Amino acid sequence: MDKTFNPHSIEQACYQAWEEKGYFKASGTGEPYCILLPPPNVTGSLHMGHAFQHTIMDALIRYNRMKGNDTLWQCGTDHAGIATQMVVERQLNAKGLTRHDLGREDFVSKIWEWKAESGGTITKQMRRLGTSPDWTREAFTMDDDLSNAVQEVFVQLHEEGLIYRGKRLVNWDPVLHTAVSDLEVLNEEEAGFMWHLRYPLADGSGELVVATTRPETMLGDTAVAVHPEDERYQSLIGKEIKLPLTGRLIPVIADDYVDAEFGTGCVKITPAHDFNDYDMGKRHDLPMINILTDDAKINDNAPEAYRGLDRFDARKQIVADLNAQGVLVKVEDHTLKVPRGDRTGAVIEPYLTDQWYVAVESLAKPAIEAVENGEIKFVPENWSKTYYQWMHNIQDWCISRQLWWGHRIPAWYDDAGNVYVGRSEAEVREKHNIPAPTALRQDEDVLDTWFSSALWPFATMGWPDKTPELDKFVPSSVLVTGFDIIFFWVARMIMMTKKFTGKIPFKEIYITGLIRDENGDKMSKSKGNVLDPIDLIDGIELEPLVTKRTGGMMQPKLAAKIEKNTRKQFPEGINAYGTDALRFTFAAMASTSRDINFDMGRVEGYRNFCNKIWNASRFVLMNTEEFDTGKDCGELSLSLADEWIIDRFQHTVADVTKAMGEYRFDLAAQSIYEFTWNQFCDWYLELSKPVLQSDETTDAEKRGTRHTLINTLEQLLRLAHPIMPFITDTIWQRVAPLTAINATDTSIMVQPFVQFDETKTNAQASGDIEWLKQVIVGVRNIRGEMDIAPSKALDVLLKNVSAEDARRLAATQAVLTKLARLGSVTVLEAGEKGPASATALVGEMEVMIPMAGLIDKAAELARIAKAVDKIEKDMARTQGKLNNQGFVAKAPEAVIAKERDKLADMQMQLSKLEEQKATIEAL
RNA sequence: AGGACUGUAGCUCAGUUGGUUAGAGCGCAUCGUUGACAUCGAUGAGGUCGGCGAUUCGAAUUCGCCCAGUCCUACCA
Repeated sequence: MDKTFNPHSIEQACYQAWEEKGYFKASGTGEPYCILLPPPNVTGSLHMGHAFQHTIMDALIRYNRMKGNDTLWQCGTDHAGIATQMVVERQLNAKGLTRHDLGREDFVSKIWEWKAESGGTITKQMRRLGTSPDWTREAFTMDDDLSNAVQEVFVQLHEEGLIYRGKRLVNWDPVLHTAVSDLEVLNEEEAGFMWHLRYPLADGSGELVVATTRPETMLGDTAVAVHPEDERYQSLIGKEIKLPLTGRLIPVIADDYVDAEFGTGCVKITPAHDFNDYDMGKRHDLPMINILTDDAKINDNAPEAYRGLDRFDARKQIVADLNAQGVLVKVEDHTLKVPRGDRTGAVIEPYLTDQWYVAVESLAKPAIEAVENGEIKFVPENWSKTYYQWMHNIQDWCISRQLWWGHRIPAWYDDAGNVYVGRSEAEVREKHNIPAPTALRQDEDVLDTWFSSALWPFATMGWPDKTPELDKFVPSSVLVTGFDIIFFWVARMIMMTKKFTGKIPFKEIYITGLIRDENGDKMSKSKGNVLDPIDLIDGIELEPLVTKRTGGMMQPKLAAKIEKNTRKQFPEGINAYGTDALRFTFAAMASTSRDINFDMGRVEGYRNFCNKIWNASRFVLMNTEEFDTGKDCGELSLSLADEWIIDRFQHTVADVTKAMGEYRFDLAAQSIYEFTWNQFCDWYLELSKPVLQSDETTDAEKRGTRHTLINTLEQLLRLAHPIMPFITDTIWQRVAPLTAINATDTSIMVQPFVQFDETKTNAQASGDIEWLKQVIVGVRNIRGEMDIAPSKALDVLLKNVSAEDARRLAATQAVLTKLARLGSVTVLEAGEKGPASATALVGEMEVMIPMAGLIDKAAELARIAKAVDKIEKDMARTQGKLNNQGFVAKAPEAVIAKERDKLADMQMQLSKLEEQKATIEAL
């Protein structure tokens, strides 16, 4: 083995072997355990959030697989309608073409070509992370079987009247020329203006002033509204306004939606271009005048002067004209929420179009109940509130998109404008008796990508066919995802799966935190603070990192800033930490917190941890390979240390198992870390050395220790494997043959997980070794504080030695002498005082290091004074508690007894300290 | 406006149903290299647990208010 752990040299080979041997497939035996991978966008690449969630999913999958469950991780990608279309369209644009030059059919086949070439980025990256999904079942939402499911769901919902078509106001992205759902619109505050406009009454009897943030929409105004009880405007209700610029007559109406307190109390109403106005228009039966084209230019419903102008140019022109006519009263600065498309960043227009909708109310009801009655549990539980809040206010879902890439809506129109929905044109003709001469054309639109994602839990299992997988893996065990897609995806899956299978899609939903940068800022390309998980695995030099972060930046100023920050934060670039260290970091950070600030320091720490495991293993192998480890037979004599480490390991197994069951990967990681480093490496390996290296220990003792070394390590590797798959399997391949395991042609990943075994715990051995540790630490303490060289052998005296202390001393003296670097150990006779010494207390026993020639009087007095000070403070607190009548009267017996013991112990310590102080002062 | 979350050592975070002498890693200080590991070891310094109040014999932990920060949903033209 190399002297330091080199992740790069082991990872690839390891992964290839696993995949080739088919270890990722469900075994077919045991309890079903299934996780659905939230399908990443096919155009996407692995970001820190993915890496985090995939680590957690893989840890769960590996854990359950090892536990013997029939474990399936269903993976795949989604077709990401808008994103994918944009990627390929951009490639065409680079060649001076648009998708219209190709036509729909050719464009779609271009996308498939692109997918075949570049659609596998993220799955390749997942392999680098060591994830173990069943790649043979990898699904893609545009595959035939999934498309078939999509069509089936659409037709069935339509037959039940749950899908309908209607002309409604939708969120229109004028760059993409498509409707988008509410969830795809981001509302951000931006600086803008409020224009106050004077609208004259038609009869010339007066005027009123309206305020607007979008003056250009006045071309489509069809009313002005006031509050019905607003006294200022009572006389105006029912009168008509002569709308400036257009000259159209529009009514003044009363509606209590209007806030009389806000602005002037008069609101211009543009039903075709504002969601609130739209509702009001419906209430009052107002005409809806659309004034925009698909590109958000002014259309022919507007006066000629403005036709063809872009909406923002039109705004300037209209404001200028209104001003010239004296209509503009004033302009104020005003911050307002501007809706922008999450893909394009374009300002979204409320726009009147024909679209398809899912009526979600009846679907939502069982989906809400499934969470209310506990069938589906959120972890942490709080997220159910977020879920309810949205589900109780759920709006019909606009599912049509004016794109070419996606599942085409299975609806056909005849020339008379009738709509027929069916699985194919033939089916439609047959069902509705439409003869061949009658032309039918299919709807041009496709479905929202999330529509197909919503079917993921059952469509990937073969639905609508009745497959064994549908029985076995629906519901899946747990969904691991971020809170940002509870609405987009989680809620919709619950609705659809309930509807079409009658079952819930998953029993638990583990909501992970969001990975942020070390300052708590969201990682984003425009901030330039993104980290690529692969760069943390492989490392990256500074220059490529800068190029990567600033590449494609449109604003040079921003790029300069990002470059500066990057150079400052990573002057040496990023080290290669390896997959296991990265995964361990993610696990260790997976607490219940909703925000996770990613700290490079921790990755480095866990890389060191990997190295620690590596070197500990190296030590174990050096002492077991080519030695008798008692794997077949041979007498084993276990030392106290052997029994102790076995005991500690059992407790660690119990802790890790509990933590894994509660999705507390941070606690699981911490237990593994603590045991490995602070118990196994710091103590047990040291304790084993005297046994292995001494000529005085018997073969049975040596065999016992070797057996414990190799077997504890072997089990520790299994315990850690779900989190750190590569290093554990690599080491295990060498370790397992030295144990009783049949380790030919296998892998740790298909070995059983370790189980807590109470018969292997040993409280006495545990107590004995803790005693030993205290003695050693006591001596080291004195060494450290007295500045005695570690190499200097010390003669130690023990005072107040009880029978139990004597027993422990006898059992551990050899190791004690070695680990504390002692010259001699002398037990003082009862009543014997001993020379002036620096002293450490272990229970009531005093460990004394005589001062002669070694210890500085003043330093030792200072040390004692410090200890006295600390004990006195604690004593005062405990004394106070015990003096409190209420405490003694009401606290449970056990608690009081504990306080009393504590006090007695402290009193004992204090008197010993005082005694020592007196002795030393007397020198 | 409504809802959720966070505030513990210089930094990143644990702290289970109230009973600890409030912990870990990193960082810091001092010392240390003859083979498991300097990606290391030993020792140490460092916290009025955001603030105020309440409940309780007892609060980092429960409740109320306040301060600071984050996020989500809905929005006023």
